[in-house]
Amino acid sequence: MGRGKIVIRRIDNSTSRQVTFSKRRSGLLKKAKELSILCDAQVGLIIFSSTGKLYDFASTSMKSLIERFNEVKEEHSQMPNSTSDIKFWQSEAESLRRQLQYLQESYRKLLGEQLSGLSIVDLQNLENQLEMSLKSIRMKKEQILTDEIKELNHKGNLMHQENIELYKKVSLVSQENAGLQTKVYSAEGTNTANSVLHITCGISHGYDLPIPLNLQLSQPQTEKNDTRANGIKLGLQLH
Amino acid sequence: MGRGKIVIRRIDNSTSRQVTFSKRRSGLLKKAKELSILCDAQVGLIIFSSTGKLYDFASTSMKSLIERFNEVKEEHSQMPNSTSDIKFWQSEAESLRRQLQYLQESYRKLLGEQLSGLSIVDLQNLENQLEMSLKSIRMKKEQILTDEIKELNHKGNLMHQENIELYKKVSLVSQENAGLQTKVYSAEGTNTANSVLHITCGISHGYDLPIPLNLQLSQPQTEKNDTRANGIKLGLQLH
DNA sequence: AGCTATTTATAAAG
DNA sequence: TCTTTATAAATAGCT
Repeated sequence: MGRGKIVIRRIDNSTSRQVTFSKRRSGLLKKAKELSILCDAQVGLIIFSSTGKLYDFASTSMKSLIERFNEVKEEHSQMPNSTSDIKFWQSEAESLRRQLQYLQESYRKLLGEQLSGLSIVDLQNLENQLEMSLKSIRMKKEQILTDEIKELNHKGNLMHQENIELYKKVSLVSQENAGLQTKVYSAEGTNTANSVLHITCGISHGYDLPIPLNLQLSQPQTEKNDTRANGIKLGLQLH
Repeated sequence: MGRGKIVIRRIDNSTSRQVTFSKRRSGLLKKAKELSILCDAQVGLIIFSSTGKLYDFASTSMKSLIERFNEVKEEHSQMPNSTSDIKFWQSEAESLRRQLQYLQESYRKLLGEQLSGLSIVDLQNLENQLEMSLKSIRMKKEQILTDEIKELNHKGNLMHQENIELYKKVSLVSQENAGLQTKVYSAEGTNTANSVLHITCGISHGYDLPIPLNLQLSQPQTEKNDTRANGIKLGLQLH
């Protein structure tokens, strides 16, 4: 309902955010009042601007509204306790809230959002910082890939060694076999010849075994990383 | 905003009161949500229908909103303080602390620090994000510079115009002067000739004046930005 | 703070 | 309640 359509997302420009806040706040307060009158409803509205200023409306008294709200929302018990503890935790929370807000602003700047109000120098600093970030990230990527390749090469070598050993064993057993077969044939055995022949065949086919072994390579690292990936997805939501 | 205009007074017909309540309630909730998102405000809305049903919206937690509301609204007698309040603030602080930590980690990743544990895919996402950030930052920079250039050109044109006007005036006055001198010489005046000559010299040297004027250009913007710079220095300290 | 062109919300009716 | 439609209100973008 304006000159142009807008999407509902945080307004980046602080001035227009301020203006919109002012306009919509009064609209909201008006409508809250209207609803309470038109429909005989109890309405309470609390608005804190981003600068901490309070605006509110309550059709009756906010206190009774809040009490009724709490009644419905929860059956909570109230044991007496000291004020100073509460004050401590309140200020703790307040301080944390402030830190969080500050960090959010810095974070948004790194994301290239909320840039209005920055000077050329600020923007240049941001740009330099981001380029340094990119540099370390690319180095890290390269390092991971290099490590993986090294690891693969290592495994490959080990398997190559294993293959060589296996080849040796195979030829050894084959020779042994050949010897046994000669003995069997020269002894003209009737039943045993069959079973020995079986074994011989099994081993000679075994020459193919080393190749399928390669399929099991790599991949354990990939799995580990995918599990972690959920935790650090880039699109962090700043409420 | 409907087929007809209405006056804001209790709707007598209970059915249409119900209907209106339903429509306006959702509208109000929607607008409350929009305000909180658009303007980064903390908004809390509590609605009790005349039949006692509760509808509410809170941009953060209603509890924290109410606490904050009470804090601002009244420095009232806090005798009936409770364990639940302390627990509330403790958990509030805890939650904030967690948010802060999470944000810090994300922030550090954007800075290219603390990259261990990230997979290639994560790193690639980070890299893409940073490149997008750089893009917006560079666009912003370009825009600022373009604006400044436009501004300078504008000023330049204005001064050029002014110069032309001045030149015209100078030649006009010079001619006038020449005329006067002629008159003076032909009249062979003794004292007055001196002073007129003085004035003539002053004006003829005036041709140089427009050039020094240029020195006052630009710079007001730079000053404004430098003042702001302290607030958003890049090297944010994460304690 | 105003001013409008537009978008939204919603009153009335089905 | 849900949809539709005509109209009243709200408000985004400017000045």
